[in-house]
Amino acid sequence: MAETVTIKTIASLLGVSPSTVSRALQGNPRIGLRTRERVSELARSLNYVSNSAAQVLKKNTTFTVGVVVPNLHEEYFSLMIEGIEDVLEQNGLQAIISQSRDNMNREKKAVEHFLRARVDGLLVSLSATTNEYDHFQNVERYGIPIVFCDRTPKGFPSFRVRSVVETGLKSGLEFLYEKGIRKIALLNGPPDLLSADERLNTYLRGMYELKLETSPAYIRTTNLSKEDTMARMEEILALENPPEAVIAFNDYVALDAIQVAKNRGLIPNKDITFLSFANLPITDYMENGPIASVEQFPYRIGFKAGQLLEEILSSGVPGYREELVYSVLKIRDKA
Amino acid sequence: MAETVTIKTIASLLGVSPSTVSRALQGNPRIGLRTRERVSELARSLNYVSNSAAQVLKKNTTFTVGVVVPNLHEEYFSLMIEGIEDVLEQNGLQAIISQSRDNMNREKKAVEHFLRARVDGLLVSLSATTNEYDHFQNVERYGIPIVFCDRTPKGFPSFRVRSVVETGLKSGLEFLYEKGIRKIALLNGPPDLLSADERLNTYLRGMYELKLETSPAYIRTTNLSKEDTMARMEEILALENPPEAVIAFNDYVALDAIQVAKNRGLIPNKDITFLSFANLPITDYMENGPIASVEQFPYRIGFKAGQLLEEILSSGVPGYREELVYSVLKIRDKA
DNA sequence: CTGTTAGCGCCTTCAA
DNA sequence: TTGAAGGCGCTAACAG
Repeated sequence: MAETVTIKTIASLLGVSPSTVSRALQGNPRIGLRTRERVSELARSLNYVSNSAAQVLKKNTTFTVGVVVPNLHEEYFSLMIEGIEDVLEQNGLQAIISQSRDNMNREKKAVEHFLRARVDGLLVSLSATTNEYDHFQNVERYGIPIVFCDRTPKGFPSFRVRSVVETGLKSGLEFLYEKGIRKIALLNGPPDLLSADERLNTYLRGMYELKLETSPAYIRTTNLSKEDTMARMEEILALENPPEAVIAFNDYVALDAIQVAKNRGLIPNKDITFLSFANLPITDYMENGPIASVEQFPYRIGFKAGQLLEEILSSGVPGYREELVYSVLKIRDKA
Repeated sequence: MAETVTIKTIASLLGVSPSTVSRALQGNPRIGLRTRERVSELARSLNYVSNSAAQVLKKNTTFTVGVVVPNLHEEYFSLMIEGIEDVLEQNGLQAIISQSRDNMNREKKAVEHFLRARVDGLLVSLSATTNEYDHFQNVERYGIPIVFCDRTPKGFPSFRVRSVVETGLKSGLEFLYEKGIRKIALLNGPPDLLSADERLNTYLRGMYELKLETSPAYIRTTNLSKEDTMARMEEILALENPPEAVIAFNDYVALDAIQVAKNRGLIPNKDITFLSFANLPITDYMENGPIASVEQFPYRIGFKAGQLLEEILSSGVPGYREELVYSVLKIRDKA
């Protein structure tokens, strides 16, 4: 490697002081135009790149935001990330991303890394196995604000941007009802997730309002792994009184559940109807995707979360705030 | 925010010197056991987290590796990232991820950010629009090694881990041939990508060896956007002498192309056969996915790239090295 | 318009 | 076994 070039290098080469170089590089008008030009010229020709560690140490800010998501392969989260990136970029902030792979320990490691790196803020979508929040408390103690996106913590006061499932899911239940469907099961996500709670509560309330019966046997939870989802779906289909429709926690769960139905010789959305959450682009490619999905607008969630963080960083927000993104039912045209 | 706690805070609280605290925190055995315990206890109770900027400045190493991929929504790249993370983790390195969204300028920004942050190394999968490499040269000048993964640069000497397309694609051509298919088109990716070159060359050579004719009209390139892919596919189908099979650049291109065929009333893999690259898990959910895919083992590519980087960092590798991951044809059982 | 100085938080020789 | 001192690269008063 070429020996590292610092402002000192440039300074001595030009016979000026390091501070002059520093100022020139920042375009400080107090420095003579001629000097500024000479400095930036030399800097470029030496391929000088400032060492952010030094700047961070000095200025106590990184213009960097850490993003922790459960995984990167779900389109839901990559859309969320794009929303985040787009706002942050507008505000001169860099997003750096880490995935917890739905594992609390990885999440902790990622968060700690970002804390050590003293990011200006954190955007977090919780892992499915997270049941402690100490690692986040710690971050806030250091004055680093956190905004939770979509996968928000239970009973831990915080900034958050959530999807409201009620709107879309109610429409979904009504939609099924109008199709003459009465027996509706819920293949839910892990109880640790707030979003699973919401689905469950809305489902129960909705069923009640439609005067439909349900039973514990109709309510199952998967840990979101393909195997577990398939096992739970097998159980549902094995019931002596199987449901006519299944509401799946999200599109991935739906796809796995649908596969189970198909393996059993059932025709999806005919013998058994599927409704799901997320409405991801990939489902467009599915021949037998869910008949309808509750669109949650992940891009918008990310965008709003980024905006909120930006506001916190620039103007400060007194107390915690929650923002909501309302879901909407999307019926596939093939229905 | 609570005022920042540093080793000084701890030191004065304990009536020892900062250097003692520093050493104690590192578990330096030269410090008395009792002191070490008191220090780490207080550190924990104060939620002390070291400021990596200071450490970086001092030690000139970050134990962090930057990863830049074209996008996060393709399963291909998220699998690659998992491979990368798994090796790095084993070696005490943190991966931080950035996506270029197939845009060279974003790629440059990400790379520059990582350079400023003085990551220990960089793992890069090029954006589809990258046609200059200055930003990478610059990184290397700073002694930061780069390993390119899969999407590797053309005519820019570098460390790289590549997928070898020949093996799988040849089998693919033979597979089609044995099915009696003679007219085979190639719906390729952007010419800037080395992998597009390889597909083209192998296709041409394979067709020649099988004594099959092809023509410029059978060879199209898409910029990988859905719109462009569909337009190119329309052109292919509009030919007076349309092909019996289409080899698509990757699974996503295949899915878009298949949609065009279906829109035209063609039955995929019957009226027109599709073969593709990647063999992504999501294609399992497709009713009408490609009949066969060239599996490229992205996880393995990421893993090997991580290993190579680790080797460069720890022992140093003289000159550049290229490692290959051989592709294999996977035929779907429904075929 | 530019230089001097001090210090951000941490580590590490050197000294005790 | 511990402390004092200097410095990593950069910035920002404070002087001129």
